[in-house]
Amino acid sequence: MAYGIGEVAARTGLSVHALRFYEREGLFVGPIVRDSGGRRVYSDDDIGWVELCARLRETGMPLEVIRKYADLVRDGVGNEPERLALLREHQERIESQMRALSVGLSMISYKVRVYEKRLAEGTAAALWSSPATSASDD
Amino acid sequence: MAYGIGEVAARTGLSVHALRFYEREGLFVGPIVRDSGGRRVYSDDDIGWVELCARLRETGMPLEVIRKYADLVRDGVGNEPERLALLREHQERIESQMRALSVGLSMISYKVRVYEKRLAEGTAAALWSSPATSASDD
DNA sequence: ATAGGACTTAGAGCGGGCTCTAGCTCAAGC
DNA sequence: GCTTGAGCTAGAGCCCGCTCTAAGTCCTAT
Repeated sequence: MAYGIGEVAARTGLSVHALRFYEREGLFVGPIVRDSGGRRVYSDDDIGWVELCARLRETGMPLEVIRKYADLVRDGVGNEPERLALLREHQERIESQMRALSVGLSMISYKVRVYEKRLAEGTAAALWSSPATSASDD
Repeated sequence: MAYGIGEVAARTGLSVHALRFYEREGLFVGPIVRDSGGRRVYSDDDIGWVELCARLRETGMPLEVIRKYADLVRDGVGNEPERLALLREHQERIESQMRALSVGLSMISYKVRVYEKRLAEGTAAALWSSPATSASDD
């Protein structure tokens, strides 16, 4: 199947601007086919690649690294070990991101519980004078 | 205890530049105390707050939102529901970030397995001619 | 007393990742 | 045949979050 840039944007969640930008930046493996009028025509494979790029970006891979990966794929068979290394590195970065997120999440969840408790008590305790507000009362 | 800006930077992982920047940006609840020479002197409470800010940033909270939260804390008692709402919103954003990361991670882990397999076979299969390289061979 | 190092300010600069603009071409529908 | 809408290019612009610079002050150690 063949798709126009607008369609691809709609399907992948990237903007048409971003798609053209990615292309200029060399993130695609092969050149995108053009129709008689010079418009980009994307194949299913292209969409697959765009979706991969989107996932890589979402997980924090810099454009430069995506480009490097695209370069490797473009160069063809023989550099699989390099591609694998690159992917594994990114795997690790994602894992450490997830650890950071879960540390942050528990900190915030703790605070949420504190506020919930304070509010539950506060509605009743407002009858008495509020206790000294500590500086760590955030 | 009292700490200089360099010490705080070392402890929190933020740069001294970032600490001054955060202060200018109004991310702190109260003014940072200065010594006779005009230098910043941080308390343990300040460090706690800086660490909170660092966790919020790490989990993707924009400076503007941290500022809003600081504003609420500064305004004191009475706006707990707003603070709670803000925290809960961020909680949800973190959770959806984590979902995105885990989607990306499984995609990448799948690719890693594919490459591992290909390499394991390839070392042996190199004896035969390599099969047609598909366009989705990335 | 002098050198070194940590600190101060205001403001400029930068890198990443888009995002938008201007001016144009093209294809399809009324 | 003319409007509308989608697409094209090259390049400028923007937002965020720092990061760095310049020029100066202050404390400490030798």
